[in-house]
Amino acid sequence: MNFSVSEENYIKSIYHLQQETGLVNTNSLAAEMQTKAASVTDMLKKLSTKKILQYEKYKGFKLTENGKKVAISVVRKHRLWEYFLVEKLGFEWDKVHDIAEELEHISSNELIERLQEFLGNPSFDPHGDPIPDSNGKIPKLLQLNLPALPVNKTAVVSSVTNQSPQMLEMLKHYFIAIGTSVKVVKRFEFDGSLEIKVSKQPACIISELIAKNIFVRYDDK
Amino acid sequence: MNFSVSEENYIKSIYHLQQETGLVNTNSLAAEMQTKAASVTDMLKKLSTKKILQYEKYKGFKLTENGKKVAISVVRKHRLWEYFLVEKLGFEWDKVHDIAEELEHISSNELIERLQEFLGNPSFDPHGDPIPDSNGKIPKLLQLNLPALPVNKTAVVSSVTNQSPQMLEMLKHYFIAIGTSVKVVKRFEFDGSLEIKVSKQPACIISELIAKNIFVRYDDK
DNA sequence: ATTAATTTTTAGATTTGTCTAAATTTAATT
DNA sequence: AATTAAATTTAGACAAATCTAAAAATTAAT
Repeated sequence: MNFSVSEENYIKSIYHLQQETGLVNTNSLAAEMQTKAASVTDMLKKLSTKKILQYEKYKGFKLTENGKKVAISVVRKHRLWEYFLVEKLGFEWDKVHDIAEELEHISSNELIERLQEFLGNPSFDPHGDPIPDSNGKIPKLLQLNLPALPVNKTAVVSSVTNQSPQMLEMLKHYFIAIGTSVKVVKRFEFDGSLEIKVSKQPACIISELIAKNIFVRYDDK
Repeated sequence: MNFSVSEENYIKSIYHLQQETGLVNTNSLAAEMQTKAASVTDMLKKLSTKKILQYEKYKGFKLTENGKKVAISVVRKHRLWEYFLVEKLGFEWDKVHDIAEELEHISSNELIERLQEFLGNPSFDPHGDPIPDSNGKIPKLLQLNLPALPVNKTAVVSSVTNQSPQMLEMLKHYFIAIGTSVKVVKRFEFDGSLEIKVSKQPACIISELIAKNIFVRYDDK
């Protein structure tokens, strides 16, 4: 079955929301999609007759198994395109979202299979999010909070919780960005601060507060 | 100014038609776009108020200078994506058109500039058609119609005018593709057919109709 | 130069996705 | 339990892009 750009966007947003809340309600979907509750209700009816949604009036809704498949395929396309934009075209990882929002609706399956192959079958996108495979299987994200990383094990920064300008300014100062390699050299009991080594930089010390906001991907082996 | 997918498709089709005929008329555009004349008229009015078209009721129409710029930018995107699909993703050159029809409407300018750079600033797409640069300048195509190629001079197939499935089927049968080397062995006065030699194939005879649809790049020296 | 044929445009309807404003249902509070 | 508040749905309207059928303009042909 084929879906319009608008339908795909609704399906994707419902998927993200239900990851956190189980059942999704009209207003939160309207907020997520920057539209009005009435528009959401209209679309819910449509997706419901298309067997994408389990939907009971006034009671909330969630995707059917089939709806989930559609959502995952859109997420897969989004993340593969983000990977392409960063790794092949040299975009900054924080500039690619809007372009990927458009590219994710290109319909050809063969295109996306070949793109995946061309990119070397990556498992994670530049934001550290897992890329579903062509069967919809989603790689397990082995994310650790930086303070939990064993000493002297190299890991890759995968996400940053607090993205305030103040935080980003500090990260820039330490040369920490998504995708950079880090290892913990020493943990100070006194205040929980960490001496870390960022690739191509001299060792430095960061506060526990900063460390707690940094998540890393760590390939245990 | 921003244009919808539908508007961009009309603009592009008008551009291609006016290359051949100067002024374009409603029915031929309707045929080209596989739609109805009434729908064309509706869109003509819209493009006219947007200053894309010089349009006089019942008298035909053509793009304004501004309209041409929009058309060329869409053509540029289409051809760069085709190049990407063939050279980077390994698609056959005769399978990429429909996918490029979708990709050409992705709006980001930075995307297309980076894509061009990534592809090595190509001048011709896999069908041998010229790729406009970011200023809209179109590389001169030094091509000859196959019947005009001097006998026994080797040339490279650069484009094929008629790209119907029937035509492509025949070309495949003769092992003729964009980029293959050919030379004319003999020209038959009787019906204009040509005996040709395709690289790594035994000589064969093709009809004038086929030959007229094949263009070659011929390095005279 | 009329008439016939063709081309083009208009008028009105349809589909998709959206909206506002009002009505309805559910939840919260006194 | 009754009332108020919040969330959700309905009713009706609108814009974009398309269509069919009919009218108007142009071109061709007798």
